[in-house]
Amino acid sequence: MCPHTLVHGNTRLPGGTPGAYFLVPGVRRIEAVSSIVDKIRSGLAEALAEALKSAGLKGSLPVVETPAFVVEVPREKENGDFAANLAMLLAKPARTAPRKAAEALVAELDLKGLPVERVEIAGPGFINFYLRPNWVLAALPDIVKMGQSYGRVNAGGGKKVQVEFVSANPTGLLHMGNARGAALGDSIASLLDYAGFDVTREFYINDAGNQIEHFGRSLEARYLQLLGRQAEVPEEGYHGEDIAETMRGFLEKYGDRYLEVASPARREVMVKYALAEKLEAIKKSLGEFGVNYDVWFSELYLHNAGKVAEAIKRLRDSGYTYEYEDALWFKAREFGVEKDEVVVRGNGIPTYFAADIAYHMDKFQRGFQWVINIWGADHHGHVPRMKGAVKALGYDPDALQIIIMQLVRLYKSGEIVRMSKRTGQFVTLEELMEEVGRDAARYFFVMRSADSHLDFDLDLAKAQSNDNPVYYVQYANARICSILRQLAEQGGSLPGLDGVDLSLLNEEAELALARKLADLPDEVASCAKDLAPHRLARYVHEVAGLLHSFYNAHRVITDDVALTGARLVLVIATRVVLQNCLNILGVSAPEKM
RNA sequence: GUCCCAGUAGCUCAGCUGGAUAGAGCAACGGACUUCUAAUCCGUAGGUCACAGGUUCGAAUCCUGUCUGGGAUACCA
Repeated sequence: MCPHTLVHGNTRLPGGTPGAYFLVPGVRRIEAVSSIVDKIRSGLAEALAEALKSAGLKGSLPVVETPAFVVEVPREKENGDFAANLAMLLAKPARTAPRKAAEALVAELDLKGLPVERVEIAGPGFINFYLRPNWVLAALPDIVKMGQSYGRVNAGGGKKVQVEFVSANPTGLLHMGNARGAALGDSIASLLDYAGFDVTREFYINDAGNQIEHFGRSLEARYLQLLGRQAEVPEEGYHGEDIAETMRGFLEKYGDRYLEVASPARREVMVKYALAEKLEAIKKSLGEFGVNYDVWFSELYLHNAGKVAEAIKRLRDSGYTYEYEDALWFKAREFGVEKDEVVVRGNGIPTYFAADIAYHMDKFQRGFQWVINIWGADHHGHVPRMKGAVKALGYDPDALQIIIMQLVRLYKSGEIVRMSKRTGQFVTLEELMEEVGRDAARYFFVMRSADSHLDFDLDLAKAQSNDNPVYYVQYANARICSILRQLAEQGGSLPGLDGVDLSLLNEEAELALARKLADLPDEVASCAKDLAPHRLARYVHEVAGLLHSFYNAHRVITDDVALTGARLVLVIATRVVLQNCLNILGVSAPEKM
């Protein structure tokens, strides 16, 4: 915490104003944001739609249905604060040149109540709106008052959404791919939380099946080896040193008492012991990475509780299975998948796929309206059949959204490091945090979109740690805290919000910063809609940049009390935005650097 | 073979599902600390958006091919 915090009035979220909407898969249209930016945008859109109607009545334009136009913020400032493409979309239905349509619209525009200074028609037919320069300052008091809740929007309407991520095999340590999934999943969950969803973070524990069988045999072999017996870790087993380490611990605790116990029984004990230890380590690592789950869901439970049998029965009863060569097949081809898929093997044991179907059935049974999975690219072939299975069970396949995250390729000393659990060669999450730090690692992973391949150069990440963009953002926050420390040292105090004259902020750097701060709610809603935390990382980087520019050009604490007060409100609002964004991205916001 | 992802500045990547003159960060070059933190700022330079067609007022973005890189194509998980 910085020495001062402005607390003022209620921190109430504004009510729903009609504005931006977005669709959530499998869910109805949901009302979204209500920010100053959004109010103006929707005000302009409404005025334009009205103008089109008036023009139709007066005959200056043919009567046509209002096309789905947008009011957007132009990339170039010269093109105004907002711009509409309505006239260009009218070209075809109204059989009019876009610029002529624009003229007819502008003639009918009624902009009362909006801070519009002038309207221009430009380019191929854009209608550009130029606002009074300081219109955006009205956002600042709200930001300061709302504090931690600024940026929260009610786009989700409390819908229950589950984000399942990492779900690594609990047979080893977490590697770089898991780390990326952890950073991504956690940020997406936070983003959805800010966007007004009821979010559950979940980790699926693969504590059953073939892998566990291999795991058990590997543990057993290590145990025997440690006791000087002849034994070999099976080829498809786990060869990592960590497995041997685990069994050394086991040996210390239980000695050689399992030497004479029959194989399947002692393997069960060993698996139970090792899984508990591994899972604890995974929890600990993720916790240190800033990732905390609401639910740790066991695959074994699905088998024991009869969920797998239930899912298979439901598929069978609805005619989506058939038997062939002793195995039970799911008719995946009916759902556009290339080939059918085995759910129960010839030996009677259900496949991993069967358990996964049961797992997703259970998710929907628990009432989630939106189910998000984050999978590595190596699982992408699994997507269509999983969606098919969901549909076969009678659920909406669009309510299941699977984010395919491209794999991480690790470079060390200019060479690719191959990652494999079985050979035990990989860089762990722990090592990563040790080498580059938690904040840098999380920011690095979340900076890039999920579907872009990620080359992670360890040496570079270490060597460049001071140039890492995360420090750039954190530094902006630290600078603001420093200003507030200075203020306190000089015996200054923060002004009450009511007494501040924000209109004193008319420098370009001040207005540009304020403008950017006003975007956060829109930004959150948009990033949440697209499940794209990397855009928020970009946004916060821009906020930091604008703060740095402002900081270098102007002083906050000056002899001019009124100006100082106004600028304090500006930087405190900036700090709110920086901290809220960093919070969503799982990065800390230190006061001093 | 089929399917998925990617191809944008020297490098790493954005580009918000079709908008106006394609943007950042590193790296390069030239400037700015007697003042709230220089982990910063200001400026310069850098492009055939892989390639060829198509769709339309308008394409890096959409559709069809081709090329390159990665991944997936198990009664593994």
